[in-house]
Amino acid sequence: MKSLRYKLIHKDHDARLGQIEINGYVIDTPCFMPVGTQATVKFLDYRDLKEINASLILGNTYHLWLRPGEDVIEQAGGIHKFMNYDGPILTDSGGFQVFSLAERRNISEDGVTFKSHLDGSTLFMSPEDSIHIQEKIGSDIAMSFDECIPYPSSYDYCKDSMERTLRWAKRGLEAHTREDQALFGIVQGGIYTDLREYSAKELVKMDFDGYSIGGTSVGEDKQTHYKMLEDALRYLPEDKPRYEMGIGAVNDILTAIEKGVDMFDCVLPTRIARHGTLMTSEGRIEIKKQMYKYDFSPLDKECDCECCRNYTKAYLRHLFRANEGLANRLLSIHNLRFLIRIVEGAREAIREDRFLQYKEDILNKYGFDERGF
RNA sequence: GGAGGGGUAGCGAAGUGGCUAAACGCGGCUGACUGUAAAUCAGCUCCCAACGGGUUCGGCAGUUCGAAUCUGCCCCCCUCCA
Repeated sequence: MKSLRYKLIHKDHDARLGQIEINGYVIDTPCFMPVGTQATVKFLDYRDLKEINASLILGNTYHLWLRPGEDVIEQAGGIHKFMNYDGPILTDSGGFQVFSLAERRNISEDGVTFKSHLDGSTLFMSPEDSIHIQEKIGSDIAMSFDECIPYPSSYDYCKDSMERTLRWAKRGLEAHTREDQALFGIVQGGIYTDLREYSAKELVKMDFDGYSIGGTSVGEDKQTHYKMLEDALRYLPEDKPRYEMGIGAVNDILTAIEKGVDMFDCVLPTRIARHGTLMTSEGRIEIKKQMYKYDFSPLDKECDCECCRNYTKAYLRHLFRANEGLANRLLSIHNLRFLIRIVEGAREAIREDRFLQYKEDILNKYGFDERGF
């Protein structure tokens, strides 16, 4: 529990420039974390991740538990060796699958029964199980097992669920033994201010290594989303990292940074890349469109990624339409690099006390719609 | 010259008297995507002034209340035998 050190370097209003040190890794924050659910950021390997200047990446407890199984990863010498990634790794607890696989699970006080999406078998995960699996996986930062609450949910449901998540957090904390692995608690409470407050305060009392804000961006409007974020952030300590889970739209990221969030992850950049949608400095591009058939310019003139340095839109369009795997790789590289570059710029701006201007400039210039991509 | 098989929407391919403007796949066009059951998913794809109408299943002519489906002739393609 003392493996993680957070250093707050500078504040520009509420935006924070900081550094996380863990197991010899140094992570500049704010940071964007690519998602690699199954011990791989889909289509990228360690060289690609280095090239885009990724630092933390995610793995997923539920998925790795089902396949290949945590024992395999443990015997491989941990997830870093298993996937050959020499950078910090964070694991999500399986709490998101309580939400995303809702139709195939059952929640009880003790934990969650899942009907495996792979073979239909019945599997049970308690908060202690989640922690033990994450310890075997060997991530640098683990998450408490929680329930990501759907939207909309009633006050009573949010309250019961949030309180159960708090009990699970405590159980997980007590079960956690690895000193070289940090453990974060996750604030829940739905859209309700008093529930978010209670959740945050109770977690802080338990003294986690960092705090996550969960259950946002699950269908609520932006205004509600940002309110939920503030309602949690208000009670979190300055000397610990804050992580808003599952956020990847540009406006969401910049807004969260403005409010004092340090870490983000999201499948959005990689997923939409695989589906042919790219975030660029000139707005959203759907690479499959006919208008790019003879467009021999790079995807984004301002981008320094491997894709933009070496290939044209016409070629990328061709690869995409021909269903060639290289399209998935190159486009994923671009979208990830795009977001990481924005966050790098944010760090610089905070250091120079001009973050608000930076945010405004980015949002004006890129011309994304209200979705933020 | 003889014997078989076949011609269905951009392509491939079902259908062999009404429930068929015609399954399904591909291709094409739209749209969605935020702690990854997602290289996925949804909608559209004969024509039109379209909650209705107009033309279709190689061509023409028939049978029938009704034909892509049955009959005749013609055109084209494939296989085998001479």
